[in-house]
Amino acid sequence: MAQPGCGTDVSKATLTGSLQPCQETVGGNWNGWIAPEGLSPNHLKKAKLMFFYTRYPSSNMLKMFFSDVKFNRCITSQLIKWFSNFREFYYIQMEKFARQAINDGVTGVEDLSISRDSELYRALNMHYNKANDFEVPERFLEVAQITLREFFNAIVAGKDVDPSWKKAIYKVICKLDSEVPEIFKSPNCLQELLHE
DNA sequence: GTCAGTCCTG
DNA sequence: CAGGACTGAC
Repeated sequence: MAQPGCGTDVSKATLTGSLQPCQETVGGNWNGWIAPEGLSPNHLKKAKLMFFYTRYPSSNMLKMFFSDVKFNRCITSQLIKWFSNFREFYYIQMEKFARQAINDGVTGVEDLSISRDSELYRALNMHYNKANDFEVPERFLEVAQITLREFFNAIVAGKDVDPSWKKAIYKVICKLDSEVPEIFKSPNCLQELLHE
């Protein structure tokens, strides 16, 4: 049909060699062993819990709260990446539930609230706090509800026709970050947080 | 050129 | 969640 095959050969030569294998020069390389020293599963767990407070942590903030890790470009980008992935999941859930509500006949945001027994809450909690051994801060519920309503209104208003309609929502949500409790700065915060 | 961020894949 | 491609600001 319409495949002239003559106007789409622009790409394929963008290997600018700007890729960095992230092989930080390991100074202390005794007897040939290179200590990986990456982020541990606990760091991931901690990051997820932090997400309940901050959706958009700055790299500086991350360095403060993960003082026990030696930051290099890889670690930094990996942590940034984690939060980016966290946000993706978060927003995908929000959109999903907002659309579901609309399909279910909900007409106003007044009928969209998020409590600890909401399906949406359970989905989020399952993702960031799977073991359910952390008490999710109330503020997170509020932010989640605001986000859900933001999506709901945007969709109802037909904003989603614009390819970048979510940007406006992100702009709103990024301002709702809370202060992360000082305890999170402790390398052993998990034990302390989950002990209570 | 780098780097933080996103998109979208797997 | 990690990879890879890509964008945008520095």
